[in-house]
Amino acid sequence: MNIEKYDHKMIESKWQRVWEDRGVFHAEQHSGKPKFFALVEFPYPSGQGLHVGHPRSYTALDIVARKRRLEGYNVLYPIGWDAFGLPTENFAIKNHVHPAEVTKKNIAHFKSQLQALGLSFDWSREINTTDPKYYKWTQWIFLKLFQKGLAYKKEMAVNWCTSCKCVLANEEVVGGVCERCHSEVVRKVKSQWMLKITEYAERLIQDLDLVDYPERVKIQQKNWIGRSTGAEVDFETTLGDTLTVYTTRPDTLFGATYMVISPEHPLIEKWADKISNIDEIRSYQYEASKKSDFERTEVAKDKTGVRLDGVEAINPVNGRQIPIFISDYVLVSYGTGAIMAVPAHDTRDWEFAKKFDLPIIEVVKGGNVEEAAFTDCATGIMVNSGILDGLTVDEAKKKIVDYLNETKKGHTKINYKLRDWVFSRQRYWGEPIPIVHCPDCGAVALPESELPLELPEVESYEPTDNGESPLAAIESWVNTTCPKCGKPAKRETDTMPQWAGSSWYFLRYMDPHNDTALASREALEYWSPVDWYNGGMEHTTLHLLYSRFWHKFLYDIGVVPTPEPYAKRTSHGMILGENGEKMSKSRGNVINPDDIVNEYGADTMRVYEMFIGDFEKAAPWSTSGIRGSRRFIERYYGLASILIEGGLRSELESKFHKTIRKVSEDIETLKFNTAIAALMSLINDIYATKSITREELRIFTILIDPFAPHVAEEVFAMCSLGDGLVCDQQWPEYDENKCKDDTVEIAVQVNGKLKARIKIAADADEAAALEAAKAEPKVAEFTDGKNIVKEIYVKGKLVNIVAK
RNA sequence: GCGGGUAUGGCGAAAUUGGCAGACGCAAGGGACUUAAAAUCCCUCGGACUAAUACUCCGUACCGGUUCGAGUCCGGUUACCCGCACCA
Repeated sequence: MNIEKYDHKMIESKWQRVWEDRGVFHAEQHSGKPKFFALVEFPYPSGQGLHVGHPRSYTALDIVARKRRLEGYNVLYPIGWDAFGLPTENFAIKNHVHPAEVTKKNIAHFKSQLQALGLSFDWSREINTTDPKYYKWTQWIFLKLFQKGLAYKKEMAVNWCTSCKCVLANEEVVGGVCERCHSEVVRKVKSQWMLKITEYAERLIQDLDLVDYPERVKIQQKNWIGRSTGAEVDFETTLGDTLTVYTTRPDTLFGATYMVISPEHPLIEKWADKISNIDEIRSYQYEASKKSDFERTEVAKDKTGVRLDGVEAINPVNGRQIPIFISDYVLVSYGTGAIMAVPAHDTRDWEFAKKFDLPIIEVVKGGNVEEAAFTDCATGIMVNSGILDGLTVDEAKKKIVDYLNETKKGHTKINYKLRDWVFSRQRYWGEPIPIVHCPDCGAVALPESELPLELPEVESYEPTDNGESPLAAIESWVNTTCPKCGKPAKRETDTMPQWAGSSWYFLRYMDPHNDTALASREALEYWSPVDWYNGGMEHTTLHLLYSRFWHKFLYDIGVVPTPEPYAKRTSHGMILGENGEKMSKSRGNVINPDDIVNEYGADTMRVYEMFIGDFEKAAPWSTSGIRGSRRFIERYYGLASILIEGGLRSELESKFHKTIRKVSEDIETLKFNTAIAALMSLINDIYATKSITREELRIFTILIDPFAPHVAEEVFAMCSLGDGLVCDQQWPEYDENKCKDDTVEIAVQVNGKLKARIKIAADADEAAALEAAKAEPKVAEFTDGKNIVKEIYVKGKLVNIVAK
């Protein structure tokens, strides 16, 4: 059959239009079919447009979604826009346009880029976090959190980005600098909205058992939550107040030779007039407060501190009086902000003790505590420890905790490194926090009927140096009345962080136009949970953790039907620049997906990104490599010109069945690269026969459809391979029995070294195989005159003859 | 420092989980077609020794071990990547 030259532009725009007109990718709201909810992280519509990294994730789940449809599932594969955020706001400030305008423009650009890739998104369910109809429900969830006491306002030291002029969550501070702009982060005391994610710490760990996530993601979340088991111990002081410390090594209590409290510890104020060197203490506190967290940790090598003169602590197990220091190596925000120092068995305490010449008492035998702290818990035996002497560390821990409990001097305690989530931002382009501050009633929730609380129009979006949101300048908006008592009151002027809208967005896809609930109960029951969620590793301790927290909360108040939002999570690797470095404007190695789609077509782009290497690992872009994918597409398209009538030919039968099996399995395990390799290998074999039958082309077309859907539709229509579209067909099945060949080539080894290859019947028994092997002259040459010690036959693989 | 990961041709990578190392693709070289080029098609393509696609030997970061047999398992070493980092 004569065919036109492959013209990707014509073919791709044609089929994109057909899909759109027929609405073939719209999920059915009610269906007798099994459901499948595939989810990719919705993009932030930045001014730069799509990055080549986006299609890697989107194409992967597009392949899964398309395969599921062919397998008869009712598939929901939605997309939307995580559109609140700083870059848009900064652009708006610089160019004097409204952030909503910028957002609209960016979304239009992103949308056209995504549509050009032929991704099978259900565009009828598109959502946008900056749409008041959407953020009404973000605010609604916040009110629920507030009503349950999980959102609270607190005066506290926060991470302050000096360039964004905004508070950051702990998760947004990376290596001491702002995750976004890499500027210095300092500590600032401010009143902030907080979310009690710590209340869910235990369940966020435990419920990882319920989900199918990569192990590295689970480990990273567990480490971030940082659960540790220890004890709180009360030390009386010579001034009468009790100083409580947290320790994971209560067994070393007899070895405590001094105490350290953080510079911010409240007892210092209480003791102020009894401490004789209070000026020295004050100046140390001042110095510490000036330092950012980063600086504090940078000087980790050199310990500093000041002893509190005029007060000592009393060790509850031996009555020994020991000095108390302040030092910034003890953090206010963890445990009780105070520690008992056991220099013999803790590296940090050891360094401090050496520097300040404090006694080091060995209580666990096994090391040389004059040389270094001995921290090994597994092998040591307790000494110098009264009732604990002779016990192992584990036994000692148990016994001392029992003792502390009995004597009411302490108790078991579990601590987490996880901190509550700093939830307010002093910026314009975010969801307004729906709270009113009343002089009489305090913080009062806006009634639900007043949601959404929309962002007011404002003249200037500039962040202010005094740390207030630009919203604070709009008096007409700020001044309101208290919903409770009706007296004059002021609105909260901080907005929510970008993570708010993305913490529940997948729920909205289930029922995106509902204006009486975030989604109907029916939709939530039908679609929950997300069956497969793919996204980046960088969100493991941010979005992924936050959204699990919100989901658990919504589960607790009866809104959602499952305790976990995502049944399965996978992660794609980054696409690097051609030079192997991360793509960035400053490195000049950015590839624009538009250029690739223009020059080679979406199908080539899709196949290339899936063929580039292990999906879960980083891979460098290769401009010449993409030509191989284009050739493959053209070779597939060219099959139409050698089409003959007929069914599956016997010489290709097992190859076809094996390929169906390989492609089917590889898509499920994210091995898109080997699935494509299998299709390439099959096409090579087909070309070797110089023809392809109608049935063979039909099967091949359905197999290639998830990867290269436009050209598949074109060939399907051009060659009249069936009714309707490719996406109306059924995924082909394979027969395990037909995957086998009658004869196989196996290796013949002598003493483990390859000497020959022989063709034998696939089901040949050992005797037959050995006979055939020994008939090989090469084999005879190496075994003649030797004793055959052992003979090994692995069916379908090899024969190994061991001769001495 | 702690936690996780990776290491295979000139390059991206495969290898049914202990069984023929390098599938598939890129790049390169040679040939066909062409006035020529591009495209396409065919052949070669880990290294050493070779006239040779005869032989033979070496080869999956490095050292050692288990095994008839190791890229794969075990012990140790090195390098690189990612995450966390004074969390008591």
